Amino acid sequence: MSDVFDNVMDLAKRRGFVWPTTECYGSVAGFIDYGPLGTLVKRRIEDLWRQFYVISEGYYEIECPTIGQEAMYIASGHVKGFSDKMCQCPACNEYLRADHVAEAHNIPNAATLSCEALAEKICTLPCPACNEVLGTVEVFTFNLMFQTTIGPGSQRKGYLRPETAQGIFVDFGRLLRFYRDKLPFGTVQIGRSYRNEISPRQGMIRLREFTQAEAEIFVHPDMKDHPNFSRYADYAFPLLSSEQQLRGLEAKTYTMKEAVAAGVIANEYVAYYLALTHELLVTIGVMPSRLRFRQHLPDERAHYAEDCWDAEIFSERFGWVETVGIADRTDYDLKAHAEQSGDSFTAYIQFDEPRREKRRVINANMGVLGPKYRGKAKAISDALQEVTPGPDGATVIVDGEEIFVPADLYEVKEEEVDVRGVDVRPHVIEPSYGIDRMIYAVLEHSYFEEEVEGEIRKVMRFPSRIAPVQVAIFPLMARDGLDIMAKEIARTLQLQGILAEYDDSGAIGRRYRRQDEIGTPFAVTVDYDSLEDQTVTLRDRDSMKQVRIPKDQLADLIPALIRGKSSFSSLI
RNA sequence: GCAUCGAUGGUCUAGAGGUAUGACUUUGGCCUUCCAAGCCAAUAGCUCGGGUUCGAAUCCCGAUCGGUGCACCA
Repeated sequence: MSDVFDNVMDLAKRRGFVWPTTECYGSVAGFIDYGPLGTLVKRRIEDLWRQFYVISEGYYEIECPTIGQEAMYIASGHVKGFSDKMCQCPACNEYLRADHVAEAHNIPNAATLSCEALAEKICTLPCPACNEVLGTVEVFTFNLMFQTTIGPGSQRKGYLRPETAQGIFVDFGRLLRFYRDKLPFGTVQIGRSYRNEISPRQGMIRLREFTQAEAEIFVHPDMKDHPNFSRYADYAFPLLSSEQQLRGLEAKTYTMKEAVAAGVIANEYVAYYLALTHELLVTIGVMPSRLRFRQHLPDERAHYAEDCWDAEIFSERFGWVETVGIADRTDYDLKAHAEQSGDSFTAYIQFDEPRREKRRVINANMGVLGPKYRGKAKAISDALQEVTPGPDGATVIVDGEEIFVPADLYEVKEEEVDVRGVDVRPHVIEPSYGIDRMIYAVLEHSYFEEEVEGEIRKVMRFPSRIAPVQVAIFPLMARDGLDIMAKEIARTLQLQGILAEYDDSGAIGRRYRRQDEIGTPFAVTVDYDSLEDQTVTLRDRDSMKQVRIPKDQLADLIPALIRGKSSFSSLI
């Protein structure tokens, strides 16, 4: 049975969009090559993404290493949480999630048990695949991160990053200073991430090496109103909220303003990026009718996330595919890195007006305290600041030891101070895009077959900003100077940064069809009239209509058409 | 990973033990004044590794990749 997926992937391979990697040695599941045209499409989509996030939003892009040291991924939770406890059934060789087996038989918190403890618990249970009692099995952890070593001698563990986000989080301090100590600010990264999927399938939908475009937007935890919310306040599209899902209902269309007011979306920031994502996906060629935003159900959401939505794109083959995740991750990540690293990961936010606050200060009498407690004196003095002293003295805990400090060894003062600001740990709003999935969706949604005079015409209806080849230049015949004029036109456009492809091989109709199949939006043909009156025909891919225009207008017209500043229909 | 089905030029395909058929595409030539026209020629293939056999695309075993179901999918 051949469906759109087969047709699209066949075209993708033949025409150089995407193909399996290292075919001569046998491909490896989960890895793909982008061919010449696919690489162009990918770059164009990434650049459009930058247009939205870097240029429009002002969230500058950074690049971090794809290999990260262990500490970073201990903090992020990937070393622990990104691994599954697995075992292999001795009877049928099936790999099983050991914690799932246990939980299915009402053993609580199975995921938190050690491997040995878990092995003990499940030895009496039946294998869910073959029903044989598992008996003595070894439970092992399978971590989805690719592991490597840094430097010779294997001293330091390194991991290939499973997401680009952590690189941004750990740079928080420097980024904050770059943005001159003000919230909110955002930083983005586009790059490869790696996950050693147990069984990747579905073509380019689940890859072991894939490209993510992530934005991390650091906002004040109490100020989740987006400064430019009005831009999308009236932007409307269907939302499949968790409540609708739980009640078994369909998606409902809201404006962003309504959705925030009704509490469907947690805050303006999340709503703003849902809308921006909708606009971006439609701009790159995703059909609005096959795009929906689904809210994570309470049990599906990461425990720290305040709200989380997926942009899902409908594929004829795969159904609804999660392509973009938009989450309010709260301060989870920054807090985790603060605890692991000892750095503060906070921003000092000044108040508009200094606030006069009463503060109690405890001044230790170091002249007495020092000789009495010796090495511990400094720690005791610090600890005193944190406790409420009793009438006779204060009890502090230093290195686990309880020490009673008599009241005559310190002086308690109430003083009024100007408090000019406060350290806050920002919350993170994270839109995270799977670029490869977006590209697949665009390929599938752009693919059309139509009958033209008894022949099937295959055409990729890419938006012109995404199309790999932007214009094709043909001489009607490759002689009589037509070819020379066509090459000159191609050259002129190329010097403007337009990818113009010259082609003089075969009948003109065949050349049009070739360009249709790779989605080239426009074709310019030089004919015998061109030599007389310096006009050429401009042909539109989608309507196949032609219009005659002066050759000298091409240099302005073609870029305008490709950037959507002008439309072909306005020329007719 | 388990089960199952499949894999022949770039694409589709014939081929059931004797060195691979045809079409499309591509390239070159002829022809051709706007949507895959025609003619001539050329390029190009049995997924990989073992085994059986004088001889394997074909039979057997294994691997790889792909489809489907299950499992997995922070």
